[in-house]
Amino acid sequence: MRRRKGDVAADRAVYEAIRQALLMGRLQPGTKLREAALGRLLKVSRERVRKALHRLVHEGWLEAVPNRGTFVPMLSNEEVREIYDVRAMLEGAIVRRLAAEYEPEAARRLKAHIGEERFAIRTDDRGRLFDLAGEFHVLLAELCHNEQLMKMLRGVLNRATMHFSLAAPQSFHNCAGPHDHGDIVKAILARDGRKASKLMLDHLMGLVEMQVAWEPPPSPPTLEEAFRRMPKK
Amino acid sequence: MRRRKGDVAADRAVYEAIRQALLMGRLQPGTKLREAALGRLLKVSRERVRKALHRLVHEGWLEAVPNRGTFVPMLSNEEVREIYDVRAMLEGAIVRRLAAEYEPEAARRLKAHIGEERFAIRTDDRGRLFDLAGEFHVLLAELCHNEQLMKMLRGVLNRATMHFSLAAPQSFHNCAGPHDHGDIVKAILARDGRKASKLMLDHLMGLVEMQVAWEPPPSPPTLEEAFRRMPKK
DNA sequence: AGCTTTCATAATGTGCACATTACGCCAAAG
DNA sequence: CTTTGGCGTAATGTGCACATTATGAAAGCT
Repeated sequence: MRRRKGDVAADRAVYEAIRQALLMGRLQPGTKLREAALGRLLKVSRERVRKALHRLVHEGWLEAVPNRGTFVPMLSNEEVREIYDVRAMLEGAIVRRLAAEYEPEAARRLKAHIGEERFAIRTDDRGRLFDLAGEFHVLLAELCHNEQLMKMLRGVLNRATMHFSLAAPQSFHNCAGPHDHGDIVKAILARDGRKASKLMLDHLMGLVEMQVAWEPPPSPPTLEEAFRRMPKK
Repeated sequence: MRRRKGDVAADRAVYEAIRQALLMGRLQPGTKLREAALGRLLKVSRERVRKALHRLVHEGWLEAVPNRGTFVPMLSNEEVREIYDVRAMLEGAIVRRLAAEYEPEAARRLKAHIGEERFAIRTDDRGRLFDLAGEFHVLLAELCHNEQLMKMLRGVLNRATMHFSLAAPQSFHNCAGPHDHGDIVKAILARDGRKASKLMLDHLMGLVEMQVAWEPPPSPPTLEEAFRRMPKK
């Protein structure tokens, strides 16, 4: 990550670093992200941090208060429900469409994904399973061949994931998520759009109920430990 | 618009000015938006224009090419179809929900809106009708009481409107849009979600077919005339 | 004549210094 | 003891100057 000047990759690196920290749940809601401090920690100029923060704010990852700073948003349970409500609308329509417009290539990729999830469960690879569980929903959108849809769904998915990673890691294994995925794919392959849609709705409902049941811990970690020892590259 | 310093309203003014120009169809696809020129035209510093442009890019209004500049995107017919595809998913789900969860307040506002549209048609008020036609779809989302959904739908609606305003103004009167709106509301009030959904899909399908049939004119207007004589305030 | 290269110009991108604003502490009054 | 006012500090926000990059045209080469 040793860039000099005029490098668009540097912008992306800063953006990704903060985004990853959010996704990983290393930044507790309410944390204030100071530009100068982040610049020192990430070894980049303050302006670069500033630009990245602005972008993250525009994309809904962070909240900016004028002349105050940028903060990790604290999602209320109401907002979490709203996010999953939108997901239900979009993803319900997605699986219904996939069931209606059967494509061999789509079927192949769905089966392959479920296979990977099963493997991750068998080998008890939590990290991999965590990633796969998120990618499953992206995959569904991807199979609709609609860039606009992809972008839009990614937005809500990211926000949902951010909150999820705070609420779920400890109890993730108990979550019936991956098993649901298999059933949904089965319904799609059986071309039963109604059933697939209902299964998806139930799946999302289960996730949201788990997340709203979660209570935030009292002691938020500091900025330094959230950015300490990020994965190299 | 006489601001001195540290004014967040100035940012918004610049942002809105460019956004309005896009929405009004005064900026042809492919137009290059130079920061210095815009700063002179809008009487603000270049940095302010820069920030507004960045925001518009993030929100999907404009496209930025590194070290080249910012451009009005030319939407391909494929992209227009994708946008309307997403709208069909979202708005289909919206009307189905509204039909399922009947609320007196919602019914009142829907009826009132249709009344306004009818009045605009009777008095042949094109401008008003144009606005109302767009607001109708926002209203539907608003009645779902979901901020996330609102934001998301606004995004696609804006892009659709931008393209629409280029393709439609001349033939808007021929468009069966407003009449469709009345039928959709009727189906919602009758609590027939399936019918409302189908009518919405047909409505959107009609719009997209009109827009993809449109061919861009050969002579794009300049930056200066697009921003000349903007509505004061 | 066609193609490549070079150079001038004009735009964008970046870092820096300064202006502005908000927060927190401390003291004094009620 | 509580509250309110003022002031110092530290953060954000803005404008400016300069570095960097792309483009277009003209000149040189094959």
